[in-house]
Amino acid sequence: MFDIKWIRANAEAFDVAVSRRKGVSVRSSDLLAIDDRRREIIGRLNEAQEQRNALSKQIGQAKAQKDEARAAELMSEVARLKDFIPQGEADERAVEAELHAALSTIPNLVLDDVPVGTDESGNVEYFGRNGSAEIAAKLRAPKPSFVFAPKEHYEVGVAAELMDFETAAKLSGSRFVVLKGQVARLERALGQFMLDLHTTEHGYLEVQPPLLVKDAALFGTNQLPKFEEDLFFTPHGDSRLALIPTAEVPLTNMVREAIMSEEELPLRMTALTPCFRSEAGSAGRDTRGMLRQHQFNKVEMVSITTPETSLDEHERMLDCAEAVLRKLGLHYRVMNLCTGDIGFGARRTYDLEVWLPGQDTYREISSVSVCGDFQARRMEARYRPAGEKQAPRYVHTLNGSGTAVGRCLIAVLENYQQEDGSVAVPDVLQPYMGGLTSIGGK
RNA sequence: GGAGAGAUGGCAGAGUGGUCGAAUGCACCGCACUCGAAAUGCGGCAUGGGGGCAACUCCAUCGGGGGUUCGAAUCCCUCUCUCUCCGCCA
Repeated sequence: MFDIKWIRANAEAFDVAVSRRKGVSVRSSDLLAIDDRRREIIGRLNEAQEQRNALSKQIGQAKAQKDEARAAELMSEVARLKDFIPQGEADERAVEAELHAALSTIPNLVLDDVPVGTDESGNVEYFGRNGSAEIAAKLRAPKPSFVFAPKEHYEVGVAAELMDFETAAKLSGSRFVVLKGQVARLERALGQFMLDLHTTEHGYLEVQPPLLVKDAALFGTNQLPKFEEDLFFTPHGDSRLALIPTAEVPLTNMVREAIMSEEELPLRMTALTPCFRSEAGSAGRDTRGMLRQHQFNKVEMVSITTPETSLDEHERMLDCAEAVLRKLGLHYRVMNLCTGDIGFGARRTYDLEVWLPGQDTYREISSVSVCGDFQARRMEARYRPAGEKQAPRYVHTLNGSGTAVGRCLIAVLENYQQEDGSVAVPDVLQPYMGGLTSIGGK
């Protein structure tokens, strides 16, 4: 969310930057007009309140001196403010709400190095700050080659047997899956492996957050007010709770309305949770297999940083996500999302796209975003700079998947599939699989 | 689910209709004293917003919202959360 004072001071820059975003038509002049009205209302209200306060104080003094006549006189004087002040307060509330609503629906400004584009075809491959295609090729697993035609994940022998969409449909409808046996265990192994990696090697604090959250939390991480239709809600008393669409929501909102000390930053948290998405806008897309589900597990990373360190943290978090795929020996690429594809709250987003030989394409498996102070403003999340007394400043927030477990399972099944329908277990997962080197097959 | 108690500044904790944005203590910062430190003394120390070049000034905020009143931390209503007891329960 934007600071109206910043927009006032940088009106032109705001208009230019916001116009880079697809489908955003808001202009600074519209917002500043609301703010002008707001200031005028506040000015008049403050004046009236000042008069009332001064007179009330005099009434108190008169009463203390038992001068009832004087007190009565003052009371009649203040009476003429009786109508104006409540009205002014109501006007102020209304115009504040109007401004807040207008600001709530404006997406974040993107950084200068975000490519301009209208859709995902405008995304640009990214090799790191000092990276190159050559260096990346050395670090990452190569595309696997097959002597047979690789199958899609749900066709791979062991998965065809243990990935049960029919039963899931019976229970819950489409876009659900029942995993069984060694495939279920492999999914569990992946989640454990990722969580262990981030907590032991990357310095993230393991968190088990609530999976049901309030509207206020959803507002903080931008799901509300614009993306309500993507969520599942459950009634709760007179209100409702949402099933989290990502652990970004509870993890980031842990610092909501908090003032941290600078020493606590960066705060790095990770969680393995189920995620629930209605997929309202994707009817007909990816209907086969478990690529796009209403429910899936994901390991999420969230960092809370100072403004000075958030861009470095973005690169660091990207590397933490990449480490998962490197250790699993999965081939992937990194894309810098263009202005037409980037999410609402992000200043820049790197997507990790893993290679799926069965689909013969790259598919998103992780998304790593730096949001600047955009979410912090919505959450009122601040920190007090170290040293001399200083006013609190908004923190910066980052989030990234590390990675989507369900999609990672797909990637392992497709990349490690054998001609006989079995699947080799990647080295790093074998300790989590009781030492098994392969599942399925004869 | 039933009954009761509570929510005040970074923390602890006063304050039940007026001069209270809020005593006091702790913590923190500056100064003095000291070779230095401790102790002691003096001073400072909330957040948001409006106006002003600035010094400064005004408004709001004592869990959230609404109300009574000339005036609310204080009275009323309501919501949220916390604690205690009873019941139920993975």
